[in-house]
Amino acid sequence: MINITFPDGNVRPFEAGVTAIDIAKSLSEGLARNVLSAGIDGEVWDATRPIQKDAKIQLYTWNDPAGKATVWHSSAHLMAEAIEQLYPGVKFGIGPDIENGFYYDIDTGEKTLTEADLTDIEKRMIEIARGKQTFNRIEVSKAEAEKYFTEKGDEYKLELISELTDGQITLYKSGTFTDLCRGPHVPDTSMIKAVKLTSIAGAYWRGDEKRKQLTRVYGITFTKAKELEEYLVLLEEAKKRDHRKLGKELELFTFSQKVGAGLPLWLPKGAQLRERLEQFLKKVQKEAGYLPVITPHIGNVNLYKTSGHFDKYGKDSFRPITTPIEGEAFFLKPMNCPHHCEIFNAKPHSYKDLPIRYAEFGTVYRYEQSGELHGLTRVRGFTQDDAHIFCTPDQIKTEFKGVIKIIMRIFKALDFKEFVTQISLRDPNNKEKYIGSDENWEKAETAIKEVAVEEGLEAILVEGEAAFYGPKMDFMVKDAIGRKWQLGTIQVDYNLPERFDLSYIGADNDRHRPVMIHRAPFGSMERFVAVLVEHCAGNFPLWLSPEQAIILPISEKYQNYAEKVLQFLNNSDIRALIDDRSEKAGKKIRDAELKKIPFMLIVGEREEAEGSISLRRHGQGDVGTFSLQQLADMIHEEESRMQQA
RNA sequence: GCCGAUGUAGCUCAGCUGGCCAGAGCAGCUGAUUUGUAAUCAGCUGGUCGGGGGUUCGAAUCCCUCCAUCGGCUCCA
Repeated sequence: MINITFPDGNVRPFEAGVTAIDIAKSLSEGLARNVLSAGIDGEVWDATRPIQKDAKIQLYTWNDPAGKATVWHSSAHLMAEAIEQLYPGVKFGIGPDIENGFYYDIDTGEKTLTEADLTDIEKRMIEIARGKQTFNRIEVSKAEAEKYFTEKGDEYKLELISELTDGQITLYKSGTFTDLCRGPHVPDTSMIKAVKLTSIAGAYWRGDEKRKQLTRVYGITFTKAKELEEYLVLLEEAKKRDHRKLGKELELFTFSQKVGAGLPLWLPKGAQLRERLEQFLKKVQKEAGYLPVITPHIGNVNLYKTSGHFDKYGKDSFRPITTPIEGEAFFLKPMNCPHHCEIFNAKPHSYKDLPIRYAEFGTVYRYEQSGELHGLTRVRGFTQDDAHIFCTPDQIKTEFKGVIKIIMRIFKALDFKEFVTQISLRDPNNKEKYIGSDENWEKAETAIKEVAVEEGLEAILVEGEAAFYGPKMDFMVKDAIGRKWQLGTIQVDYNLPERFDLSYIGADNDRHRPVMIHRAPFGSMERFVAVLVEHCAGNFPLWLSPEQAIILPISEKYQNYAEKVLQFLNNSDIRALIDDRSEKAGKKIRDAELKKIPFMLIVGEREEAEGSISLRRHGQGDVGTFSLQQLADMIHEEESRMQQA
């Protein structure tokens, strides 16, 4: 007999060789039907794998991430089996589960898979799944594994095997398909009820662009048909929120082939929105002691040689601009910090001056590979809400707190309710790849960790994720439909002060090296606006909305009154317009709803008589009649509520 | 940059097994209508069918090439 410990601490004896399914059955038949895999002493096992010794058990169902992963991993096998049956002779790379489903990298040889083939594969997968195939775990020696895949002629699997340790190799056989695999898998394929192959793409073998490109097929599966439907609804919702689509519909920005790929053109409404964001941050930064600076869009190549960026990125940048006579080379600036370092260097500094905070909405240009461009989130010219804080090592902590305060204020003003903080630290086993003294790193990392605790941030610590020049703190927001976006960042930099030989005179009358902190609460205006659009689905907070109110006269007869209302609103600093087309109210309302204008003010005979408006709020419908003053107060109250600290 | 797909009016799309003058809806313009909480009616305007080259008597349609966009890969100071 062996002792099995349950998550609640209960211990019960079972026969040696018992499986997780057996154990689940002893609890309830229903549970047993839903068990997908099991955690055995912290390792994920097949629910059908015999347990030979005392162990802690955890049963995974669809509600556990590990359970889903088991289903998706099994689905990758299922898909491979289907593909192998349909297109014999294909070879397989790797086929893991991912955050939302799974993929398999396949060398399809002569055959080119296209989207049209996906339906056939899906059908075959469902057929196989219904066959209730089991996944049989086979422990093999390295030689046996090599023999199998040599005979099969799958060089990819052989390459994977060559890196494995003999004695730890397992194969899984399900139906006609045998795969090199660590497992675990679901008890049988009938648990996979719904299949959707989502896309097909090229992917380099082992992520190496010098190696062969395989065909990657992405898919997702579910244990209930209804879950697939829900998933498809979510995909639809994401499509509706796509900032590229909404950006066009709401006339925020556009691109022109003539201007160039990845170079966004901000349309009047988008520019207004962006300006409002900038003004908001400028105001907040002014209060926080930032000093605005302005630097040019190009810089001499020597600037980037000093900063080190030339060596690292020079080859992958836009080609330099040269002067006609002297032949001097200038680069479009890919970042603002080198310029800011030179501003710091423009005069000597005392420790009493620090911290110094230079802020600039600086437009930078980076050559992104053509396949990388994506709406406003990945562009070749963008504006960072950049600032560089020059301070002493002892001031890092306070400065971080100051920046966090700004970031929190922004999140609040834009209704980002959920976010996580990530602190990226250096790899403790590889300290030599980082610049800066051990003592300084220790100091900065400790300071950042303490700040997170003191500010009550839920921070994830990730070792080895720091840049070579310093540790950093990043903020990841969750948008309205649960997607994660990386936004604000705060980074400590020991490198640039060194390279630019920055210094200040300390109380001891000696020269000291300041620390530099890069920070951008929005990141870039382009990316931030994109995320904001997707988060609020184009329904911007009132204070940002390019058009806050639209006046809808019932007929031409009320045009004069509509203009009086407009004047009142303009005088009250409210952005409004009149829809004076000779359309029916229903049509005007429909169009205003589609344009996502927050307040619709309907004016007709009654309103004119009593000097009021009939208010309809976007997405809510009729909310009643208000006086003009009441309306203005309502709008102002809502605007300022979100922007407050 | 790589793999695959796509590119027709301002927008969304049809036509694309080569052959009447390239179509529709919305938007725009003109006129009628004077309207009460998500689409009033009629008429009109608008397109080098992404650019270039080729095959053909004839190309939006077939081929080549370049560009852009989309889904991924690689990259991201």
